[in-house]
Amino acid sequence: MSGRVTMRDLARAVDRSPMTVSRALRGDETVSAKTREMITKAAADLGYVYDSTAQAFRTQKSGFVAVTLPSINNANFAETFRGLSDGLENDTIQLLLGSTNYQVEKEHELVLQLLARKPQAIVLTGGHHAPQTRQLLENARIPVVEIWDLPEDPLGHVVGFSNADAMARMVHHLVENGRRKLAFVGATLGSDLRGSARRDGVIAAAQSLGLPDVTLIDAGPAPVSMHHGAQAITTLGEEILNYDALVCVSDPVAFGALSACQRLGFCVPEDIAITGFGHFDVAAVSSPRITTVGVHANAIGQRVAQVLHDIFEDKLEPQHIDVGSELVVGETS
Amino acid sequence: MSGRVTMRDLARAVDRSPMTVSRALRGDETVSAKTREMITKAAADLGYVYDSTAQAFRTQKSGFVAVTLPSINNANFAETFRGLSDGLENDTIQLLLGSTNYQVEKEHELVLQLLARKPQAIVLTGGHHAPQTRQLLENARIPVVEIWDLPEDPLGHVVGFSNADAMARMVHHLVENGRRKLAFVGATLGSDLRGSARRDGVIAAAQSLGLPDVTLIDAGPAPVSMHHGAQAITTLGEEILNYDALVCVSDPVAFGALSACQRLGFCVPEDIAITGFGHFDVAAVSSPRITTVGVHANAIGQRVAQVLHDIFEDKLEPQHIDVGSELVVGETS
DNA sequence: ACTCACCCTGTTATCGGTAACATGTTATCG
DNA sequence: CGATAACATGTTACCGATAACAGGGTGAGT
Repeated sequence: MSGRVTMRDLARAVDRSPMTVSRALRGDETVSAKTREMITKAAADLGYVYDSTAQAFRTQKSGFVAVTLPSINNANFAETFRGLSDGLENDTIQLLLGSTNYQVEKEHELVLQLLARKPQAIVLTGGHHAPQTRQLLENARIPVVEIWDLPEDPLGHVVGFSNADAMARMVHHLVENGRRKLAFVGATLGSDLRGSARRDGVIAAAQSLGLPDVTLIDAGPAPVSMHHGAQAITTLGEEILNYDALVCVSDPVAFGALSACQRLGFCVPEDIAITGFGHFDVAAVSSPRITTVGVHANAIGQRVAQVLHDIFEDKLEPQHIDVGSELVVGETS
Repeated sequence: MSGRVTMRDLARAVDRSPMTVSRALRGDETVSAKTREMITKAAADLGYVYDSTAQAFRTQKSGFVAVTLPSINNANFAETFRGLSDGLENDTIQLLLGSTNYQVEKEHELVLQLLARKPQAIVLTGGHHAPQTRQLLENARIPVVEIWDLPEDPLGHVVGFSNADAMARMVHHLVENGRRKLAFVGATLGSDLRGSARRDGVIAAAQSLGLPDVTLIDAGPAPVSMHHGAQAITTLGEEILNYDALVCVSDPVAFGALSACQRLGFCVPEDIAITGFGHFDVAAVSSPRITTVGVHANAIGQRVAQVLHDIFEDKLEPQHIDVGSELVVGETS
């Protein structure tokens, strides 16, 4: 015997056909108890290892679910992944993870690569995709779930929340606390589409409340880190005091901004308010605590797991789930 | 057009055989440039998606590399994953990721699950494994790479650094700056093995320098977060001033501790020094900046990618790579 | 013109399971 | 007792890509 042990070998050993072996190993009830026992024993004796690759090929069911994240180095996305992962634990599903680094072109390549593994569903973070990517996903004919956004023209299922609404609430909160001159600190225009939704939300809210135009502070290309936030504020220096609130695209940026303000000797929130987004640990632990938006990252993952579970049982109508978000008032506003 | 597009369809479209299409798509030089171009175009036009499952089946190579991380919600591990991912980009390798949540039992299950996919290699974060897990890995007869540690009895290749050495350097640094009464802030005993290596490193270094016994402050079960660090210090309150340095198991814990000290009105580093581990963003951005250990997380990933690359070309001897680490002095010591 | 080499492409068989359909054998019942 | 159902197993034909081997065509060298 040179090669590996296959079902054919087991079949020979117990004098049955490969088909019967296949059935036995998958727990098919129609195989007699005696035969099944013999086969189980033979498998152990011969050191047989089931070939799930062959199964995946033949049945055209990979047992994979593909997931794209803008970045895995982000506590919120990681948390969503974890929720999803935990939620699918007993579905014999393996998650295939890829990150797009916030680039649409990269997303296309990634989706192509992931689809090659014939996933049974694909979960995309974000609701903006290149036209060719949309085409690709439609051709693939597998369930698509878009998360962390509420896209206007969804490809399938959606589990997310409105970034714009969350920001509107934030602006209202700031106005209620006497702030009027807002600056938005975020990524360079066009480099972060979810960030854009937040920015547009701030601008729209400010307009509807009759505030002065919102100034945009460019902290660099996405993903914007703590460093970027700190850098942007440090560079502006005293100019920052032209505003009475810095609305940041995320908590890390807000923390960077807060830290920079402290180094510059400005008092937060007395001289200027600072707000973040995402309810990251750093926002709750920093001193002062940062006012932010809580986003239920883990819940998104869990809801997606539920949706997928339902899909695999019996196909259901496209779901459109809004998990919401909530203002978390800290000490910086 | 009923089913999905296969190589046969492309072959028909460009009037060539499936074999030629196969060669072209894999970049075989023997295919004429003109033919290759036609095929590429046809693939795009028809929306062809390569079937890696079929490839994996036919070639008996899964194209997978399995990776276990204690947690993906950790900037350093995420960074290692990214380095690995980037480094393997043009090897047509897909990474299979799983997280152990710092639990040995969970690691066993995870490894079992991952091995079922017949990965061509497996990368394990950490050098401590259950005996049965070791057995499993040996039986699998695939290359194993252990990372983020320098295990005494490695299963195969190693790409890591010495946690104990790094801590020894940290203790020396503290002593040089006049500190003697150290407390170590980390996870509950036994719940974090890499953390233990750090703790033991601190204790050993303190002993060899003739310092008083190091007090252990339990911040809770792994993974210990910023919250845990802050909580532990807040609980102790004034007692903290019995020590002149808090050596924390990680930067997030250190940041939590720093923040708690600030709230308690203690001055860092005047009243007490605080050090972290991992060179996370928060350590560099916080005010004051936290003294920490830089760990080359991304480099670990890249080196692993190189090792794997070499393994796939021509099997090589077990590699034992120490990527080192370095003291990063901030403003908290 | 003939041979040889090189370039490009085609043919065949197969990787290891399994869906769908077919068949033989043993209970069950009027 | 013959008919029919229930059960246990077998046959056939693939899933889609590719290794191995097999050409046909063109140009260079003699």
